[in-house]
Amino acid sequence: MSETSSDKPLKLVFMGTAELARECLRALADAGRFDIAAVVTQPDRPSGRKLKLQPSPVKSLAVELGLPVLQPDRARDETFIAELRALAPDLIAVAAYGQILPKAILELPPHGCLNVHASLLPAYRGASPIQAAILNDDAESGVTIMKMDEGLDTGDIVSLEATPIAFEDDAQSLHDRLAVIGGDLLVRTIPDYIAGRMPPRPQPEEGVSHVGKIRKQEGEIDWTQPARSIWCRVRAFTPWPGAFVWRGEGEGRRMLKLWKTGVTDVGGGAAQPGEVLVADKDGIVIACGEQVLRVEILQPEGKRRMSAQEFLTGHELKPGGLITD
RNA sequence: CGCGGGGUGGAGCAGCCCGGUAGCUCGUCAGGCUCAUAACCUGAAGGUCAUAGGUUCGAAUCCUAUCCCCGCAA
Repeated sequence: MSETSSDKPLKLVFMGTAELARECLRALADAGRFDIAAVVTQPDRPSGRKLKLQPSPVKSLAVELGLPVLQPDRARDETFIAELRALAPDLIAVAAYGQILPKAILELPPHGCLNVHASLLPAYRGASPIQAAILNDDAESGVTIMKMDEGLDTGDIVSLEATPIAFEDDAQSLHDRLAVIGGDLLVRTIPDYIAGRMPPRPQPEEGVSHVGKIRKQEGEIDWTQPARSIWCRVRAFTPWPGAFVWRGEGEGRRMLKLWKTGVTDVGGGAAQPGEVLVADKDGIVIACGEQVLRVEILQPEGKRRMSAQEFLTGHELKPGGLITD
């Protein structure tokens, strides 16, 4: 129990857009001891099959909670900054907002801006830290809360919490876990930070790395890679944008997404990468650069996800051929 | 009007272009074989072919509208 500011609850503004940010906002709201003056999120964007305007996950929750929502096109606009200044927040909490914040905003609240980042900084600064951790076969990931500065995820670290990356983790499950950890850590960190019990400390010099936005094209599987790498790629790209392989050529080319795979060491022998080794009730096994990959759940373009067994009952796939044929 | 694929017995698919009594693989059930089996053999059940109209002697198949699922894109 902290009685540092017993009179008035801390007034803060929350800025965020993505799913992870939604959990952080929820945690702040559930905590009940913060005065959330406003929620700032990206403008509704056309998305979905009909390209209809869709509110961000954060906006949906904010509306649900009855919180005021601001959706400036650009955070650095003077009018927006003026609005923000008028709210006079003690602190701004930021999570997966999706825009660079200008110095004017960073310095606006007395206590500055805290950012929730889904990696153990200084590793994986940038846009896709969760996927990067899985893709690189890291043993653990985590959440870092930092005091934002003008760089990209270069701020001083206030707190951080790690979580092991499990065998069965994919980007979705790790994301969900980090979202909960992040929200919880944020709620616990803010009071201590305000009270000066958690002085921000500079990020270590070593271990710095950057990751950009993921491009769908990176989901294409290179069968000459070791099965373990492919397995990691599949997990890192699940559920978005999905790891896939093209089957067929030209007009008939169809995308086949792999959703769940496993690494096996049963003899691939002299098989060439991408060769189907097994295709029966035991599943689908494909040769890779090293070891072999067992495909458990996949999805043909235009179809829903299905098990390897289901796929095989209706699709031709015989051992000896290439998965890409 | 963003582009495209699809909705056929419990599952996955074929049939549709060139209308004419619904097929494949698997599953399920029963029986058989076997020391035994998720293996094998035999047999059976199970489908108003998404929905509503239209064309036709006749529609899963052609036309129109609607609903739902999915990939791209964002």
